[in-house]
Amino acid sequence: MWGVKDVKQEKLTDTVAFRLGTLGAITADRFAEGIAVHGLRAKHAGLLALLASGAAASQQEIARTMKVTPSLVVGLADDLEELGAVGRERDPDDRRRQVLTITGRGHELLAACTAVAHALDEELAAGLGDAPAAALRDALALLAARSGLPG
Amino acid sequence: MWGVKDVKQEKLTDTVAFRLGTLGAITADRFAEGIAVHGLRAKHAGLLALLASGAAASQQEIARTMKVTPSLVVGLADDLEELGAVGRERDPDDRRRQVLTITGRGHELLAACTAVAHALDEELAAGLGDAPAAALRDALALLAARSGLPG
DNA sequence: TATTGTTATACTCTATAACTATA
DNA sequence: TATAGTTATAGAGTATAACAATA
Repeated sequence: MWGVKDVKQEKLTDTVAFRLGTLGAITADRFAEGIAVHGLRAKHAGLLALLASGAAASQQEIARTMKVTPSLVVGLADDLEELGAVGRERDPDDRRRQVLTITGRGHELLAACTAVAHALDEELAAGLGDAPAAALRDALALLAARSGLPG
Repeated sequence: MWGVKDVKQEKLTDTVAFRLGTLGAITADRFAEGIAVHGLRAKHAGLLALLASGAAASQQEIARTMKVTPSLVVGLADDLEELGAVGRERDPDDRRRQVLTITGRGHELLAACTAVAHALDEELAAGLGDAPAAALRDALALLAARSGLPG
C-alpha cells in the first residue's frame, strides 16, 4: 500500500556469502584431513596443481599466481622437494630464478589429492541430487573463472 | 572397446571441493574486510547471528554450536561486550553460566554485517545471471542444512 | 639499482591445559 | 566430583623486513 517499504530483512546466515565462507572452510578442513596422510597441506596441493598445469614455474610466478608471499613458497618448495615431488633448478638464463618441475612422484601425490577432492565431490553431490549438483558445479566454475583462479 | 578404462582424469582445480574451498576463502576475506571497520571479525558476526536466532545463550552452548573452544568464546564475548553489542549476566539459577544477550547496538552491528554479506551476494549474482545465481543459493542452502549449520 | 630467493622475526588465530567458582 | 568460565601458554600458518646472490 503506502509507506511499507520492501525491507528484505535477510538473515546473515542465509546469505550466499556466509554459506560459501562456512561451507568452504568445512570442505577445506576435510580436504586437509584427507591429504595429511601424504604429508601435504592444501597449499602443497595447490602448488603441485599449478606446476602440473604449466602456468607457473619460478617461485616468484608461483607466489603471484597463488596470491601468497614468496617467503611462503620457499617453505612449500622445501617440503615438496624433500618428498621428492618437485625438482628445483637454477634457470641457466637467469641464475636468480629457481625453476620448479613436478616429478613422477609429484604427479602421484597430486593424483592422490585429486582423489580426495573427488570423493568429497561425490559426497556433496549425493546430498544434493544430480541437477542441483550440476548447477552448483557450473556456478562455481563460472565464479572461479571470474575470480581469476587457476584451473 | 577393450582395456580402455574410463579414466576420468579430472584436474584438482576443477573439482567442486577445491573451488568451494578457494572461493569460500576469498569470500570470507572480503567479508572480513567489509566488517573490520566496525571492529568485528567473522566469528563476532557469527556469534551475534547466533544470539539473534536464540539458538544459544550460554558461552558453552555457543562454543558447541560454533564448533570452537570455550576459551575462544570468552575473547569474542569480551570484545562484543566492550562494543556494547552484548550483555553478559550470570544465570541466577546456575551462577556458573554466563548468559549473553544481544543488545540494540548488537542488532545494529549484525545488520551492518548482513548488509556487507548482501552486497557480496549481489556481486556474486551479477557475475552469474539470475538462474545460476538462484541455483547456487539453493544448493548452498541445502548443503548448509545437511551440514548442521545454524540458520 | 632492481629482482629472485632466502632467512629472521613478528603477527593472527586458535587450541590445550591449568585454574577458579559454582554445582 | 563435575561443570562453566577464565587465564596462561603453545602451536599452526602466514606476512613483513632484512639479507645474499645475480642481473
